[in-house]
Amino acid sequence: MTTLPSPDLVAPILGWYDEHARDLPWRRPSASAWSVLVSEFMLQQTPVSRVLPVHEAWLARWPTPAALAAESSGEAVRAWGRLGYPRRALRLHAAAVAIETDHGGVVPDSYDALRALPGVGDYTAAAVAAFAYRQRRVVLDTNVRRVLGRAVSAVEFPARSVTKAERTVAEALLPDDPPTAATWSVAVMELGALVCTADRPRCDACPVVHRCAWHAAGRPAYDGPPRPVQTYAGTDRQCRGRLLAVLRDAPGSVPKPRLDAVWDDDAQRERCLASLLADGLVVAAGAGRYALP
DNA sequence: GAGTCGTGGAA
DNA sequence: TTTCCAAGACT
Repeated sequence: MTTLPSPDLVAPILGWYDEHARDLPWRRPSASAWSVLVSEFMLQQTPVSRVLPVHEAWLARWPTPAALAAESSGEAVRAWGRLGYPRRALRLHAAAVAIETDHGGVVPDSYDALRALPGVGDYTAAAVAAFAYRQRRVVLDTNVRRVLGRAVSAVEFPARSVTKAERTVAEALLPDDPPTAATWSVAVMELGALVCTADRPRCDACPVVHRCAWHAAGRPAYDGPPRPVQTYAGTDRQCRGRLLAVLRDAPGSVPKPRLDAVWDDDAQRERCLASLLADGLVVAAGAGRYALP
């Protein structure tokens, strides 16, 4: 059963956004669709503050998809720096190639064409259609899901994956006018990022606190299935990160002993190197040397 | 559908 | 210091 959302949420949040929105490069009227697409890739699981400098350097070096497509994927991985999840760099490069090959170098404006690009899932396709092309799309990221979950359904945190009920609520709230819908989508996200945060939400600064079901219910604590805790120290992810950092920071190829030096567990290190090779993040350069692709 | 995939700042 | 997690995508 879906709780009917209150349309009275829309106007106050639009008003709040008009006053409190951050001035981010990819939000400026002069920002290209490519700038928006790059930002969405980088922002997947990565905070805005860390994305800003890398996004600026990326757009300065590769102002168009064609510019990036002309480079090796290894240069994309190198420029990605320490943003994390470097497969995103590989996918962004592949997306640039696809845009150049299949779309005449123009970032496509249709959800379906965007969704078909490497590394572009439902969220990113909807976000680019809305934010770069001002279309009316349901944009469901973790911020929007948290805001709507609280305001409409009185739950502190959303479920692990998007439910049909969430889509129904989001669609019902989405304004009919496409440009207004696009602004609404970014406004809800911004509210989630700045006010309706995961921990210590600033309800006193919320424009819809008096219409929030969660607040009205006394801000009940999360009561769902336990959310998996992500460990890092000693994991393959940390090992892969160490190995890739060596290659990122080297101008060319690197002899294997340089990789061996950064991780003690032989079996784990070999497994991680193999997985990096399988992912295409690392290539064998011959004579026992390795390099970025 | 649950697991996996990086990183570093904040509490 | 340790813990938590930030505009997801893919398998």
